[in-house]
Amino acid sequence: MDKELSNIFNDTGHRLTQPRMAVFNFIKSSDLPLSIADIVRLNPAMDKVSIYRTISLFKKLHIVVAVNNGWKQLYELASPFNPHHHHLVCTKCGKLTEIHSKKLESMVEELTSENDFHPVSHHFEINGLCSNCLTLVPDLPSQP
Amino acid sequence: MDKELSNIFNDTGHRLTQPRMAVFNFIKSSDLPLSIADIVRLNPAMDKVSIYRTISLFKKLHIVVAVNNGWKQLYELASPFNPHHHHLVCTKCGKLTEIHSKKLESMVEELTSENDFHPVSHHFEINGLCSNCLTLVPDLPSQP
DNA sequence: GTCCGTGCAAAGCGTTTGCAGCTTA
DNA sequence: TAAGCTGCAAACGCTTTGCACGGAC
Repeated sequence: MDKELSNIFNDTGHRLTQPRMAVFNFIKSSDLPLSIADIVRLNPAMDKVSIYRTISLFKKLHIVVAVNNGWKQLYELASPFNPHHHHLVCTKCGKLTEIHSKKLESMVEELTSENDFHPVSHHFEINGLCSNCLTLVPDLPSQP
Repeated sequence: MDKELSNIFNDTGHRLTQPRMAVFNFIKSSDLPLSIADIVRLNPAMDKVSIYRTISLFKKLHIVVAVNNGWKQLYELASPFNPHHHHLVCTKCGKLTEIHSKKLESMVEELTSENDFHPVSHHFEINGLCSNCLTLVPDLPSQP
């Protein structure tokens, strides 16, 4: 797994430095997607600028992918390190639930071939209330 | 249609002012979703701050919805003014193609009920190459 | 030893806030 | 007329850029 990481760096002519490793491990160890602000805040030893540059490189090398949770961008490990999936986002407590749906993935194929379009990536996200928050709310707006 | 707009304002205790009307009509007349920067740039008579405040109000009143085209947020009219849909986004030329898929909408129902989640809104977007750009590109990355 | 990468400082932008004057209902 | 809205100025915070030093290969 980390072998795979160093390969990516070697193959693309980049150096696997300590700060880059640290950011990778930090994201890997989190069970939630993280914002850049999170990573900066929780890694005070590392310069903010280096974190920006690292994330930007990781995006380019497809080591991480951006998950947008409505208002901001969060990052999590990408495909070789973390299988492709989507999220249910609770707008009240912020809880993220992973969705793994083959049917959704095949729908991407369907929709793109219908439109003569070559898909490279896709994003899908459902916002609403998780089961826990649902019980705490008196009236339920719904407009999916 | 504009009747409906003034109703929304009346019912929620807001005033339908000239600048708000102008922003509404501007978005309505566009056949593409617009960024705030677009709206600011193309409406030099209106103050930038007022445009921010107007868009923010429109979002709150569900007059517009945000479409994220990968890196930035774009806005287009929401449901009563423009039926719900999603987009194929060409990452080369920026072209947006609307997708109207009942199957996708029912999948939202399915995925949320499976997870005991109450959906409020959802976002879906496919990035890739449109048929036109496809013919111009020698090699084709694909990772849906 | 040579580049690439890092850290620091500072600039750059998009977005938000405060306030006085104007507009709308 | 009274409340809400607009425009201007300025603050704010996230992100990017420039540059010299330090570390990886």
